[in-house]
Amino acid sequence: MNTPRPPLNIGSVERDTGLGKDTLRAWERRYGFPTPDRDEHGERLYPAEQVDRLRLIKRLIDLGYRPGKLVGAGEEELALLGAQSMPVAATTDGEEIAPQKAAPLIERVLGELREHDLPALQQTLSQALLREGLQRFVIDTVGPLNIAVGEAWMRGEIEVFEEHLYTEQITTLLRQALAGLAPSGQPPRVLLTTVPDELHTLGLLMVQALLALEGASCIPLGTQLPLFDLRQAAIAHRADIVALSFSAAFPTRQLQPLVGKLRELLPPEVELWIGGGGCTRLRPLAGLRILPTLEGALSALEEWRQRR
Amino acid sequence: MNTPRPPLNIGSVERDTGLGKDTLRAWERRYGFPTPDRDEHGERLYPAEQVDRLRLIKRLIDLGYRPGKLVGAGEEELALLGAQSMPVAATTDGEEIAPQKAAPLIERVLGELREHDLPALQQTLSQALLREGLQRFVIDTVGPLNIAVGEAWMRGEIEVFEEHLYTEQITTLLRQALAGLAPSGQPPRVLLTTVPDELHTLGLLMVQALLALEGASCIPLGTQLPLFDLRQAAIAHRADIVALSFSAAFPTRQLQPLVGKLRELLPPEVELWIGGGGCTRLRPLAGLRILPTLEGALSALEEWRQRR
DNA sequence: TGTTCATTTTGTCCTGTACAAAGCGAGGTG
DNA sequence: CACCTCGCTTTGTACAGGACAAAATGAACA
Repeated sequence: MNTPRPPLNIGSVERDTGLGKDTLRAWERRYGFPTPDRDEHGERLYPAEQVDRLRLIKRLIDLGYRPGKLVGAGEEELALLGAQSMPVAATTDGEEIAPQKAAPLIERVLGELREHDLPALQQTLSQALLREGLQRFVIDTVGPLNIAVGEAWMRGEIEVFEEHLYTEQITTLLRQALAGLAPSGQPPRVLLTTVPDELHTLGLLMVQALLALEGASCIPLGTQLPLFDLRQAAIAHRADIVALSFSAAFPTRQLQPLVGKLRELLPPEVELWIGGGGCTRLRPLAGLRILPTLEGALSALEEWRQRR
Repeated sequence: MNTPRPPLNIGSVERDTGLGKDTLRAWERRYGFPTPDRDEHGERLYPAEQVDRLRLIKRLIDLGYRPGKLVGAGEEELALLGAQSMPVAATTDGEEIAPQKAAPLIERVLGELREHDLPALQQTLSQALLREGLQRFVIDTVGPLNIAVGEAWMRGEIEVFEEHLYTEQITTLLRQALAGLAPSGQPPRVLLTTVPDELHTLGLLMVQALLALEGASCIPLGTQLPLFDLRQAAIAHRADIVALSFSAAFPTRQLQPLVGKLRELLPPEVELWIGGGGCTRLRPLAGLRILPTLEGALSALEEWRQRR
């Protein structure tokens, strides 16, 4: 049953973990981890277990931990993951203190994921959607579910492919709901996308659902739109708002300059809204609206409308 | 109107073009292109026009041209793009010789894209879907449309963001159609996904539509599933078939070894089907089914059923 | 017309070095 | 005691230049 997993070269590890080649080599030099073998030609070969650990470390770093502590240490990370509350939690206010409202549903979804019961999962989710309505479903259920699934993975309770299955089902469900909404044609016109290297589709879809439900005209442009093309798109579609999503995994290094550059690029009358797990690391900036929570998007929309 | 576009550093260029840092530096060394400026600290700054050209070169390489010819040369690429027929065209047989059957529709779609008329585009596409039926729509319309849109971009007739808009609309439409299909519960059970670094969602969705329409049980796992997790998923879901999609952009270098490794990893009774623009570069292999065309997926399904 | 072999092309990996921006903590000030 | 400033440490990313193997090409040959 348990095929010995083949080791990966540095390029594959970069793709699998999201850690750059340079970073991987730097960690090895500085912290003594990872410790890849070498093939006959002197190239690094990372054992699968070390790649697993790298993936975990990456997620913990995205949560706010420092590499020096994680990469150097051994096994006491296990303690850290048990403590699921991330140090970043105290961001703005204590607004995210109601995570276990949907606790029974969460347990049910996790169970169905572990059992690979796709029909049951689909039914559970669409029942929840119908029961709660799209807005409450997105805010109260999908949000906490996403977090719970991520944490369950970190605790080793579910596998990567089960997480993928979850994401895919939510995506399908949201797109289906979205398709049922007739285009309103009303303002504001909102452009939704992500920048290159950012694949955080789900968050974007959640925002789109909320905004479309309130009658905004959403223009989804998929993911990974280069900055300057985003400017062109905003002008061409006469957008009132450009909404971007950054996952927590987006490199902090590039976040601030990138958003600054984009703000300069966009016409000043176009608003720029940023959401997703990565946006808490952003410093305030004129003409920039930071939306750490989903409710934030709704109130931002309301404000926009009052302003007109 | 025309803001001077800011130059990009090497990391941004990597993300925007898909060309690795090492490759970018190697081209500069070998072919004398690109010729980035340097910032005050000696780091490369690529002018936006050179990034455009790099994007174009990348697409032409994906089509089968050699870097040495493209990167070294200057401006006569313009001639090449005019000749839209790629050298790889003569792959298996002359089966792809009916591209302009949908010509009027293609022109209409391109026009609506250029005018950013989202409602019209949506209507055109869903009318076509209803008129032709899902199967013919996917095979006869979406396939050629994808090619036409890509070529129009290369000719400079449409912008990147217009291409993104197109992709997004097709995705929405296909997912919507797919949602309308009740799960059949019938064999075969097909796992659909892509490997890390491969984002070619659309092709996967097209195959899913065709297979689901014929009553197969499709289990979509999104994109970028690591190899070993794919194995686990296949076992957990008791899959009969694993279907992967590779775009033409996938690095040839890694394609063959990766597929070989995967074939070893998967249980022998699970079939492995590979489709997408990248699969023509694959050499045949035992237990591997290469599907260069969409029709191929259908006949493969039929064969599978007869075998049982 | 098709197959084999030598040569060129090309992407990727290596080592070792360097530096700036972000994070952290000490110390001073209201 | 809270808050701000400043210097030190951490950390990601960039550079050069060399190396090599797999893929593509074209020439020689059957």
